[in-house]
Amino acid sequence: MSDKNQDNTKPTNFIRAIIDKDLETGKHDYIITRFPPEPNGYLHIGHAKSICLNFGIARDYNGRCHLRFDDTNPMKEEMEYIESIKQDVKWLGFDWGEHEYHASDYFDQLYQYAIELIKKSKAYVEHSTQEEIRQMRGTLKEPGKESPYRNRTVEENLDLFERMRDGEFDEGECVLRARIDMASPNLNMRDPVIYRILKAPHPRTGKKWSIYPMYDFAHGISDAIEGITHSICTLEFEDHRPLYDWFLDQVSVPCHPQQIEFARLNLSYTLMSKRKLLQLVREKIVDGWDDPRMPTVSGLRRRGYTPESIRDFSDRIGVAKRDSMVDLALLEYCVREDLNKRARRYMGVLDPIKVVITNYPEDKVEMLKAVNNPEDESMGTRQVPFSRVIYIERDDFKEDPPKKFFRLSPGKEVRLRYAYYITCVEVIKDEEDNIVELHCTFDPKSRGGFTPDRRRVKGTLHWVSAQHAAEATVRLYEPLFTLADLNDMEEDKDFHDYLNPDSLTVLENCQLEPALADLDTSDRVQFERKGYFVPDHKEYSSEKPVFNRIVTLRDTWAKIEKSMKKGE
RNA sequence: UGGGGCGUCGUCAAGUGGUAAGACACGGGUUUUUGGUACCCGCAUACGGAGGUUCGAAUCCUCCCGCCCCAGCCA
Repeated sequence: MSDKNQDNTKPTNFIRAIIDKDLETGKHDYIITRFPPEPNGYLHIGHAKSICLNFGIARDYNGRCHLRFDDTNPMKEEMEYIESIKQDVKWLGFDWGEHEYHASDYFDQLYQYAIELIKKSKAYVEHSTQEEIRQMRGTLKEPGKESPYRNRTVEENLDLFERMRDGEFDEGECVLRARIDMASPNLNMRDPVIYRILKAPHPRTGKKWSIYPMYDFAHGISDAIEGITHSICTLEFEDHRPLYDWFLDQVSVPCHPQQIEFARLNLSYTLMSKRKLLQLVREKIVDGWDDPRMPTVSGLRRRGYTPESIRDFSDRIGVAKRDSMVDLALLEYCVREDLNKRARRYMGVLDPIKVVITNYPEDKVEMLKAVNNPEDESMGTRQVPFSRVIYIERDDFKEDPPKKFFRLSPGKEVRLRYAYYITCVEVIKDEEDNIVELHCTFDPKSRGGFTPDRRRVKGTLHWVSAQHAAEATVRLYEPLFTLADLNDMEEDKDFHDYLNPDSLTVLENCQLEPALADLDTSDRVQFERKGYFVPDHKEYSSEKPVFNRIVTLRDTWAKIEKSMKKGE
């Protein structure tokens, strides 16, 4: 391996390249990043990408990453969200240590910086209405017009701003604006509002303030106060960078962080806007923020995804500036890879059909040895009960087997995993021609799953002893939407038109290996041949086990079936 | 003919003038008591297009085309 590309494990991207250079040139010798959520919703996998990016950089460069709540809008923000965000970041495996901050911690300083701007004639109190301000802003093509209030004296502005703070004006009556350039081709520079009057109490500062800073003013200054070296945000803030820099140049802050923008995550079949996610919750299309179909961190957690797999996913998708749409299959690949190594194997029949082994003694019960994880011998073995009546999966039997079907069918022999070879001798049906039971015979010499004559048996089925089975509920999940690219909906349609009616399937009569009724809710397991499952942490109990399917196993047979159907 | 970005395989993504990494997906095969896993093979004469500079261009220049973002007292 003389290849320069041999190590793909370390993420490399344009942001790390910038940091490498800043370290080389001595611009910085310690790297500080930050993850700055607004506490107005739950974190989703797009945020996870940003968290992994910012905390990952801090970890790899021996720097640190701050958790800072961007809580400058008390109308939309709530304490509930702050707690969920902290829990999610921790669960993802990151630690901000002592460095938890809130933009609201800086309200006093921000206010002083605003005064500094006013004193430099770089800000003024605007008394025009919201509508008038919009009119004066101009359009994309036409320059804006200067406000009649733009040239108020410093003293007047100072007085007015103080009175804004003291609550003398009503909401909407006036705002503080930066005095930049109404003719700028960048609309963000046309005297942006930096303080507005909001009489709402703030979750953290209570009734202390009746004016609140806007994002553009608060964010950069907060970065500077904390000594952030690289302020990483998403692409839509690219146009704001000149403003970010302008504020930091005008005001006496301790340093001037560099804003760097990257493309946010888009995932196929997945909605990634906080607003629409909120809608799904409010309209009860899903069962809360942590519904296992949600792309929220709490949803993924309840679904059974591991933090390791999400971090791996983040590393694999990379970081760049072009708009992109990542294939859901990659996320699924990441969990499968993680769980394959770690999940214990069990047998669980999701859609049972009864099988009577006619030549097996009525009352006999045997304990058979099963391997817990073929990928990891140290995980040991277990004993599984076997008896005369068992369940197998309904679609593991076909009366008229298609080509290449090597599961059970009349007259055919298959292996029951870790148990015996059985041959189907009779199909029992009800009046409506539904198969209700199969009668099979077993070969006593095949105990454990192989015979002295070493004859080959192609199919191996999972099974559960009927008298020992634990009855359980299993929920199967599919994507919430039927459209891969939800940014590309037809005109006059919205996401409601693309809801997948099969996103949730609840199976009530599943028959599971008894050990499955006695798991810890953090145990993720594999049901052999079916997929990876996790006990639902809200509903699972030994009396009534409830499982969520995390992801299926790769299913080559399903692909063959599909292509055979196409070929017909 | 407002400004800011971006265009490399189906999807991500390296590449920074020296002759197109890697991953997922997909197709084929080997092993297999999970049609799982693992392993092997294949998969861009080609980098949005057209010109140009150069011995040599995905990388530099020119023009063109396409996509995304911005007119909140949201972040």
